[in-house]
Amino acid sequence: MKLIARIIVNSASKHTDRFFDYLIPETLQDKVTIGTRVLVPFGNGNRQMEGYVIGISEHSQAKKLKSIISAEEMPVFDEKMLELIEWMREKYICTYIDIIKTVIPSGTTVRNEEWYVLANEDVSLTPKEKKISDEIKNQNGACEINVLMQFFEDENIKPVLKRMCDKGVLKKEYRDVKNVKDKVVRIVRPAIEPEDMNETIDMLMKNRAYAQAKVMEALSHIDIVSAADLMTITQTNHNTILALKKRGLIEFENVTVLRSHRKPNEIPKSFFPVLTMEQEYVSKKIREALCTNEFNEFLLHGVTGSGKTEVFMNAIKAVTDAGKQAIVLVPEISLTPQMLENFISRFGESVAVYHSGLSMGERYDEWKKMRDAKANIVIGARSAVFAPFDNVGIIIMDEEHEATYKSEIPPRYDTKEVARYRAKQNNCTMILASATPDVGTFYRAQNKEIGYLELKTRINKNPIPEVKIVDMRQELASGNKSIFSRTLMDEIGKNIEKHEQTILFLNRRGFSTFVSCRNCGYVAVCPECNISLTYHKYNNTLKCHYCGYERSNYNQCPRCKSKYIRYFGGGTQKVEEEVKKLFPSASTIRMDVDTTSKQNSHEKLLKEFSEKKIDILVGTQMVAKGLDFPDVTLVGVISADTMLNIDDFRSSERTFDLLEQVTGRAGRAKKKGRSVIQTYSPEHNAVVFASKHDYMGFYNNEIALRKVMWYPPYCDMVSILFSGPFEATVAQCSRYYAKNILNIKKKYGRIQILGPVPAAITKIKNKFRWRILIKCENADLLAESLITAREECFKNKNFEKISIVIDKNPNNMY
DNA sequence: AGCACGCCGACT
DNA sequence: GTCGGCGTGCTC
Repeated sequence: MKLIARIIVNSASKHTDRFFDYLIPETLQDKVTIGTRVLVPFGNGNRQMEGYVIGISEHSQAKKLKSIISAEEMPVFDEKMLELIEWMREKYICTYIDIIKTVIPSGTTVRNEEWYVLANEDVSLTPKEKKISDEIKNQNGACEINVLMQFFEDENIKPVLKRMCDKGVLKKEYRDVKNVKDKVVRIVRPAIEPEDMNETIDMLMKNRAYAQAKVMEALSHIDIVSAADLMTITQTNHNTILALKKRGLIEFENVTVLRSHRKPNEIPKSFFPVLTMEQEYVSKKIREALCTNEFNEFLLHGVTGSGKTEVFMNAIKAVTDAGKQAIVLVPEISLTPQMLENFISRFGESVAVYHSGLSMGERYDEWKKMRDAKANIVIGARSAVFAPFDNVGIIIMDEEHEATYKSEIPPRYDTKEVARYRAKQNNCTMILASATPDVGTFYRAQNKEIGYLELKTRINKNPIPEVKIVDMRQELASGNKSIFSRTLMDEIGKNIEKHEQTILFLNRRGFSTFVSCRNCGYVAVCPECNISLTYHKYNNTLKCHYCGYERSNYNQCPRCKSKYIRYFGGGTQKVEEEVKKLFPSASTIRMDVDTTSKQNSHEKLLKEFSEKKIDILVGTQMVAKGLDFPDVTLVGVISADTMLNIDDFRSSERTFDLLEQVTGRAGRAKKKGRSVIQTYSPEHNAVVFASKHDYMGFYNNEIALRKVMWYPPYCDMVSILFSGPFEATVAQCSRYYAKNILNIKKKYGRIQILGPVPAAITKIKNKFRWRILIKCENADLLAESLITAREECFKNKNFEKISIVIDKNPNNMY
C-alpha cells in the first residue's frame, strides 16, 4: 500500500501556502506521522525544502508525486495542535507556515544551505564561469551560495552556476544546518575494571605520563563526569584525554542534556501558605470548576496586592496533582525574575519557562522538556499558549487586559482566543486575571458569559495610595514653566529628605519628542517614515522610534540655515536631566528601551534600585508593570495626557490601566504611599476614576460610551492596511479593495466600512500606507470575502507588489 | 519566493 | 552562434 503525506512546505509565499502530496518511502513509514518534520524536493529545480506533515492518506489528486527525502524522529506537533493550526489559519487569515513557526520553538527549523563543489576541471570555461570557478577554488573547492553571491554582488550568477552544473564543472550539494541542536555532552568512563586501576596508574607513572595518571586517578573516585569537567578538575587538556582513549583505558559516551539557565541553588521549598478567607473562597470555586472536567472560564478581578498568585499556585497544584498540565501566561514585561523565582521555588524542576529573553537553545530545551513530559507547568509570554502539552488542566492569563497578548506580527493572533480554543479542546478551566480587567472581559462577566471571582482586599491591609491630581494648565498660568508642578517638586523633596524612594513615570523615551526650527517652522522628520524624530541628548542624535533611523543632530536648520532650533516635549532623558538640576544631591537612574536594550541590564538596574542605592527611578512603561519595591512611597506621573489624545477608542482604557498600575507602585510595604498625577485634562474620566481607584465607575462610564459609539465589545473591528512604494498605487489598490467588499454590507448584519484613507502614519520605511477599517458584528463571518477581495487585487499586475495586511481587532491603528 | 523556460537583443 | 536580461508561470 502506497502511503501519501500531505505536507506544508517552509516557503514564505502566498502561492505555496497549501499542502503538497509526497510519497512516503517504505523506510520512513514508521517515522512519518502528523507533525513530522521532513525534507522534500520542491519545485522545478527540486531544491530541498523543509516541510511539515499535516495529514496521511492513501490517495492523491496530484498527477505526479515525489518522495520524501528524510524525516525527523519525533513529531513537533500532534493532532490537537494541528486542529488549532487549521483554526488559526482561518481565523487570523494567515499562512500555515507562519503559524507552525510560532507553535514550534524558533531556531529548530532546518535551514538548507546550497553548496557548490568543484567537480571536473578539464572543461573549457567562459570568462564568467572561470571567475566563479576560481573563487570556489579560493574557498577550498566548496562554497555556499550566499557567500558566492555576496562576492559577485550585483551580477546574476545563478544561471551561470546552473550551466556549470550541467556541464559537470560543479556539483550542487545541500547541507542542512540547524540553528539549534540538542546539547550533547561527552561523558568519560574508565574502560578497565576497578581492581586494575592502581596497576594502570602505576604503569602510566612509569611511562612518565603523569597527566594521564592524574586523570585515571580522578576517574577512580568520580562516578560520572563530562570530558570538559574532567579536564578542568585535573588541569589537563584534550590531548591527555585522547591519549587515554587511544590506550583503551577510557571510553566515551555522548549524552543529551538540557541547557539550564537556572541557578543550581534554586531548591523547591514546597511551602504553601495558608490562604486568607477571600483567597480560599475563590480557590474553592476554581477547584470546583476543575473537578467538572469541562470548559469553564472565569474573570478573577483582584486589586493589586490581593494575592492572586497564591490563588494561581493553589489551582495549579490541584491540576498537577490530578496528572494534568498548567499553562500560566504573563505579559512579557512582567515576567520578572522575582515572579519566576516564586514559581520555581514552589514547583521546582517541573516548571518550564518560555519567553523571549531565552537563547534559542534554552528555548528549545524548555520546549522539549514540555513535549517529553519532564515539565507539567509552563510560565511564559504569549507564545507559551502553544505549550506542547497533551492534557491541559488549566490556562491562566495574568494581567489579561495587556495589549501585548495580541500579536502584531503574523500570525496576528489574540492569545485570549487561542487560550480559549485550547481550553475548550482540553475541557479545562481558563482564568483571566487582572486588577483592571479589559472592558470586553468585564462585560462578558457582567453578562454571565463567564464566571466572576473577586479579591477585594490587599493582603497587607495597606491603604490604597492617595492620589493627587495636578492641573498643569494652572501651573502654567501661575508662571511655572517647568515639567514639574510645585506639588510634585515638594513631594520629591520630602522623599529625598526622608530617604524614601521615588518613581517618576513618563510615556516617552528620548529627550524631546520633536525638534523644530524657530525661524521657519521646519520639523525634523524621519526620511523614511513621516514621523518626527526624537532628540537623544547623550549622543546628540535624532532617532526615529519606528524604524531605528538615526542621524546626528542639526546645528542649523536644513531649510533656512537658521541656528535657532527648538526642542518640544519631554522624554525620559529630559526628565532625568531636570531632576538632576533640581535635586543635585539625589541619585537617579533611568529605565527605558535605550538603557535596557542590553541583556540583563534591565535586571541590573532594578537590582541597583531595589537595593536602595538610588533615590529616584525615571522610566517608561516598564517601571509600571509587575515590579514590587517595598520602599517606594512616591510615584509621579509626569504627564497623563500622552496616551489620552491618541485617536483610538481604547485610549481611555489604556490610560486608566496605566495610571492605576503606576500609582499602585507606591507604598506596597508598611509605609503609606502617595501619587501625583500631572495632567492638562484633569477632568478626563480616565484620570478622575484612576485617582479614586474606582474601576467600576470607570467601567460603567466607558461601557456606556462604547455602546453609543458602537465600539468593542459591541462590535468587531478589522483593519486592512495597504502599503507600497508608490502612494498613488497604494491608494488605487485600497479603493479597488473597498469596491470588492461592498457585497458584505448586505450579507452580514450591521457593517460600517470606513475609508480607505491614508493611515495615521502615512509612511513607514518608505512604504506609503492606506487603511480601510471595518466595524461589524462578527469578523469571522467576513473572512472569506476579505480574502477573495485581496485575491482580486493581486490579479491586477499593478498591485502585485502591494502588501495587504488583514488584522482583526488590532491594537493600534497608526 | 525561487526557479526554469523561453524569447530577444548585444556582442564576438 | 553564445551570453545574459527579463517576462511568465508553476511548485505535489
